[in-house]
Amino acid sequence: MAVTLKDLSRETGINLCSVSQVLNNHPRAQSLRPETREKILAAAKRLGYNKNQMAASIGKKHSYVLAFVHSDMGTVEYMGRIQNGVIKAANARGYTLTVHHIGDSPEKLVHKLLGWRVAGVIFHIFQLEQLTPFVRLLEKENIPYGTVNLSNPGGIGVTTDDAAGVRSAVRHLRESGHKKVAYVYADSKVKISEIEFKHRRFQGFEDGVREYYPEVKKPLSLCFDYSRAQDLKYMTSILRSLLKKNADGVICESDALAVALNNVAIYNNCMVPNRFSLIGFGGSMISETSFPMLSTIIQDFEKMGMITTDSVIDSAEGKNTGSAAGNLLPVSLLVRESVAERIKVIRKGVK
Amino acid sequence: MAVTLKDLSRETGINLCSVSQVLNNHPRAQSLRPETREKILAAAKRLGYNKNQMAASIGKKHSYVLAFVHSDMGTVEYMGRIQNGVIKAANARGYTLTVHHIGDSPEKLVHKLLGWRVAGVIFHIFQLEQLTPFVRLLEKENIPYGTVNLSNPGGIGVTTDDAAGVRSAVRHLRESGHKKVAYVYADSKVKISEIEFKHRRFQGFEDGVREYYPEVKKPLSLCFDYSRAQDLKYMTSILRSLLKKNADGVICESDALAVALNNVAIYNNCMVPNRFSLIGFGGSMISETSFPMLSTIIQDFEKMGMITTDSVIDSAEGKNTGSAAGNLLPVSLLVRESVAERIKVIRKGVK
DNA sequence: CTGAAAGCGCTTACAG
DNA sequence: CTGAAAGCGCTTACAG
Repeated sequence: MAVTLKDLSRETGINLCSVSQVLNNHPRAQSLRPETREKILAAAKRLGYNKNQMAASIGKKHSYVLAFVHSDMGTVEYMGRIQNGVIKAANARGYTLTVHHIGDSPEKLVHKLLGWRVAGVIFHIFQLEQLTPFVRLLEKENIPYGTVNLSNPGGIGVTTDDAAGVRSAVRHLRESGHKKVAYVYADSKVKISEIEFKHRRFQGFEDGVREYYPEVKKPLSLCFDYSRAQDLKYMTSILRSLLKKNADGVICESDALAVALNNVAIYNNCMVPNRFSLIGFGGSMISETSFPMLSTIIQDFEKMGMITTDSVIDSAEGKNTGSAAGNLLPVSLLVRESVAERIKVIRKGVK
Repeated sequence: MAVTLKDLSRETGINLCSVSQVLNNHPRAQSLRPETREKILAAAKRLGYNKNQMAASIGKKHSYVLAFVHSDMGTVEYMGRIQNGVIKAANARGYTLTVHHIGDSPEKLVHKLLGWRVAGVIFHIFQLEQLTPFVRLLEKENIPYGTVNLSNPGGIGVTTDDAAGVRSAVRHLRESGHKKVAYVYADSKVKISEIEFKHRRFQGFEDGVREYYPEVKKPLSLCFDYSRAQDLKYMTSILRSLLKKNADGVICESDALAVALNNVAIYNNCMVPNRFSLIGFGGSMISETSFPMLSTIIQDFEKMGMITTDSVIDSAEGKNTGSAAGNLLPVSLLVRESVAERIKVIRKGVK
């Protein structure tokens, strides 16, 4: 059906391997006469030649296919942004991306990946232990892999510096005159230390309070059950306890929590940021559509995907710079209407 | 590196082609002695054999790879759900999915797809014209393709029955005692007829009003510039004009519009659904996180992806049932707090 | 500087 | 019922 190297060879009367070399821009093609090269290129164009990538991969013993392994998408939107980055980096370097759900059977999946002789794999998972079924076989076959949005000590794994993000939020609250800050996080039935980002963010809060509110002995944090976020009574009790403790600046572990809190505040006629300012985490769409617009800490998910992918490719191609091992991307605080300026603080010093 | 058929053949002392047939469950493998078969299977397991899919595709002249072509993800979350469906259907039938951005250069992309000898391609695009750079080459090579969330007259293309969804929303508003319904849509600088779903939804509204509000001469609809959704003054003027016209039931073209409208209503101290009920479209996450919870029309995006993919595979494998040509999946109205029960309507008749 | 050959890992028609 | 051979479309080491 499709036109092959053999067709081009027959059509031009030039040896098949010369044709291959010209089409691949192989250095040795330079030694051919220019008109020979042009003849080949012209024929390829005319007949609409498309190199068969599978055959090429087999001949080359290198597959130019990458695998992106993740769980179901469509609920947490940032997964899409991560995938954008992965696709872009893969394309930029001539790779094709295959996608796979980790769900059903990791054992079967790893076989499928090996079957495609993938050059590398990028994992978007939540806990490092999910890698277990993969590592042995991947390492045995010398296939590099990396995690995105999750650090991977000793290996490739890039995520954002969430702790620094929360610290900067605490700092902003202090500098805009907030008297008492609180941190709200969700209990998702796993210990906070088990999910990396939960851990990091919480840590960032405690460190931030220590640094910017040195007079505070015990940082105020509050945990609630996110599965009851639609339970008005329950949520109202959460709100009450924040107000009772006079928190006037609240940082939430995620935008979703912040929005839930904002909603119950609206219902109780306590518009943010009148009684308290509110800051979420993630820069998600819901932070834009909430009212008032939610301040949030922005993560560059696309870049995360790109850097991980680039590192995996580097490793696959033997250019092991190792630079991305333990990469932490910066985040930035986006202040919007949900944060009030409580007291003008004039900072001293020049500049 | 990886173990090959040749290795297995050497290890077991059995002819390479018999090994291949046993491993593929080829009918002819049945004629081999059971112990021979077991010997092969055991060796494959012991050595950790993984068939090289590329080599297999080349031998078979059929590639078991599908392509999913879409634009950037991460803003409209339902794209992720569509992709879930596509992956699932592909996996279920033994295919591997590659993903591609349509963005940069359709011409280059189609060459890449042909290079991989994809068995079929699934497009998630917004307008049928975006297919133009692809159809000729795809059809020439006899590669089937389909569109998801967009109908494709004469070909494979599945979407939801949005018109029926809006009609049912109008009906619900009537039956719950709303006196005057309005439809709100966004001007995105393209004519409404150019984006299929915009067209269908609008049509559904007009048909619904004709059917359930036969006394209404001219259905009330209102168009606003979504790029100004954060402009409070502008949005307030939209709200005012709805109120002035006494609309007590508002259906929006999308959840995003509905949320924007809801926000400006909150700001103006006009809590939905007191003055007017509100219904969005899409069943998106923001419909859950808005306050009050937004009623919406739910689309099954995952199923959309699955059906399209299944049809494309059918076509690729020659089982051309053609059943999915012009497929319209049902949608369902999800009534939540944003819709009030204005008057109890007792329906007559039995059952 | 160029051509004929062997090889990649599989599948499948073709003999015995 | 089984084995030796040719073929898929490429790449690359090896002779002239």
